[in-house]
Amino acid sequence: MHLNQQTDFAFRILIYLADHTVADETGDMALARPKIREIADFYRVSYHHLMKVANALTSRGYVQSWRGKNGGLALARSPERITLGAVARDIEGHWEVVECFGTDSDCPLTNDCRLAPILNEALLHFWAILDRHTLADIARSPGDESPITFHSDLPYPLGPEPTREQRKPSL
Amino acid sequence: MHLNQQTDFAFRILIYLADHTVADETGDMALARPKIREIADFYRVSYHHLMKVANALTSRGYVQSWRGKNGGLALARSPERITLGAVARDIEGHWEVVECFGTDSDCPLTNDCRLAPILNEALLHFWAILDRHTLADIARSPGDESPITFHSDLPYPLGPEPTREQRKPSL
DNA sequence: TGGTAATATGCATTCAGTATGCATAATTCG
DNA sequence: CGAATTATGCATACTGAATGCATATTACCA
Repeated sequence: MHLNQQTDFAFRILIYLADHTVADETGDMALARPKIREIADFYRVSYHHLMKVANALTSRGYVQSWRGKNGGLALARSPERITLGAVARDIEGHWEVVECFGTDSDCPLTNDCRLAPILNEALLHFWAILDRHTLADIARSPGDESPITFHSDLPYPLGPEPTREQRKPSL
Repeated sequence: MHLNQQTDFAFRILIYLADHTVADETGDMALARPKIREIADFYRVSYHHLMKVANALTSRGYVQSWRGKNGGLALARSPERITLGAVARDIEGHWEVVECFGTDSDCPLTNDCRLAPILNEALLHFWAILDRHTLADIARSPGDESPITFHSDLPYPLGPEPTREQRKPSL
């Protein structure tokens, strides 16, 4: 009963992009394409792992990417049009609570199971909440005055990958 | 985003007990203590694995057990007093969606994360549904006339443990 | 009191999914 | 052409779940 780390990464990438695509610290829009390296450093998570999630977000149409020099990522849609539930379902593989809804179950209760509908109902309520919110709800609002942490403000040097101990994924 | 097989087993054990503690096919109440062996055969799942779940249910106070000859299992409370949500949380180890609610997260967003409250809300709605139902809702009601499958009605001989291929857990 | 039936418990193994790392390709810019 | 950056595939490690086995414990009964 939990979302996996990839989904957590996906949300955090989207939040980062929403918060950093307006302008960077120089005011230069062309440079305001956060790089995977930069995002990974900010969250102190594995660069390679985060890249895979970024790829998934790209192929699913949530994120736009540019390769090569001055490459990077940006949101492919406005935050209002990115639903949290859709992202979670796209990144998570299976999202059903019970699999006995499928066709190949031989559980003797299948024909008269009163549990499955209840679990299903609970699940629908769960997803209904996530489907009711978009990235705009969790990203910084335009008028938000709280400080944004830019790349150059990071309180640690940009060195090699953090070790497993240094990293602490939060999901 | 799913419940594990142990939780599935737990629900099915409880359903079986609720359906079979009234009387067995001989009308003898003393024999109406389903055995783990019997339940495992009925659902065609691993005997040993199901025993562990039965033990968990026993130690959590949902089920009463007797060892030795004529031993077996029975509900320790009336079905109305067994809440589905409580069972699931007791059998599942961790049941939070996000773990960054904990104290040892160093996610830079922790202090101003707008995602966590939403996930939390979704989760609360999920559990609210399960907490609203009891075993009485999913077990056979007393007036239910539909046939009950007794041990002796099983359409297959009681042989050795089914192989992995024969078994198809439904959750 | 010994045998049998049943649950209880601990340990070892297998398995699957997730996470991680590495190598290399592909692309873009200058 | 070279550097920077994303894209992709493969191999490995890690973790938790699932499974199986051995043995202990308990209770009934002859």
